[in-house]
Amino acid sequence: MKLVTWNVNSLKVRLPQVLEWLTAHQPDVLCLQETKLEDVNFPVAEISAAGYQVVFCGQKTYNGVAILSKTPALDVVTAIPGYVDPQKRVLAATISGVRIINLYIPNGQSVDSDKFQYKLGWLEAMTTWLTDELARNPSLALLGDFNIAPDERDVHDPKAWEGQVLFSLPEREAFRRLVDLGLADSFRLFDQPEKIYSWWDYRMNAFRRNMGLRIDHILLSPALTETCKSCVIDKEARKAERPSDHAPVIVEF
DNA sequence: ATGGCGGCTCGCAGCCGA
Repeated sequence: MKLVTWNVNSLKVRLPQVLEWLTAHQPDVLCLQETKLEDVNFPVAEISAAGYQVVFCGQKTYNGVAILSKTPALDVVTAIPGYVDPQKRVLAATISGVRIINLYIPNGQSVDSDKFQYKLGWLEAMTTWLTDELARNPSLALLGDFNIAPDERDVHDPKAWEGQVLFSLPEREAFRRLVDLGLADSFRLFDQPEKIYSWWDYRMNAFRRNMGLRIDHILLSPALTETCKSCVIDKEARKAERPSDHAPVIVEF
């Protein structure tokens, strides 16, 4: 299976790029975040025409997630069970026997903000739910925009980012707790070049200067880790005209 | 780095993202 995560920062703006990317790369499953679309406005027809089925869960202006796939999405879940949250950040489905959990984890804004506490509480609730999902689904992929850089290699300037949101200790510990459930960061299963990131700020020529963070991840259960062949980040997509600030992450197993 | 970008909203400036 070729499985991809991509924060598109508005599917309305990025739809032509997504369709072009699908044609060029032909993934089995493409998980999107930050669609920023109410369900009634979701571009089902255009995606169907490209040969993909789609499930989605969105809202106006912020958040929103979707899963595009060549085969049907079964047992769809659109929220963390038992966790009250008006923000649409979760979409899970079983596709070709693989449990796919697509996340848009909260940004957190800054470590001293209420949004940071929301992020930590959200991560705790999601991790509890995941324990249950893992028990029932040996073949599981947890992927999306985590808004967490797991270690120094994932940050262009670790000294400057130390303690800042996206790279603070509580966030990295929350990420570690997911790994400790038996999940593998698929990107680190392989030798990778240095200074590979998945997000670059639109400002300050950050992309040209490669001032990025690796905050988009694909975590795999042991059964999928065993058969995982590759994990790469498609930096080319970030070079497009009017790009998303995130690049797609691609795993094959 | 904290501005500078870019997307959104019944906009014409401010919020949010990361």
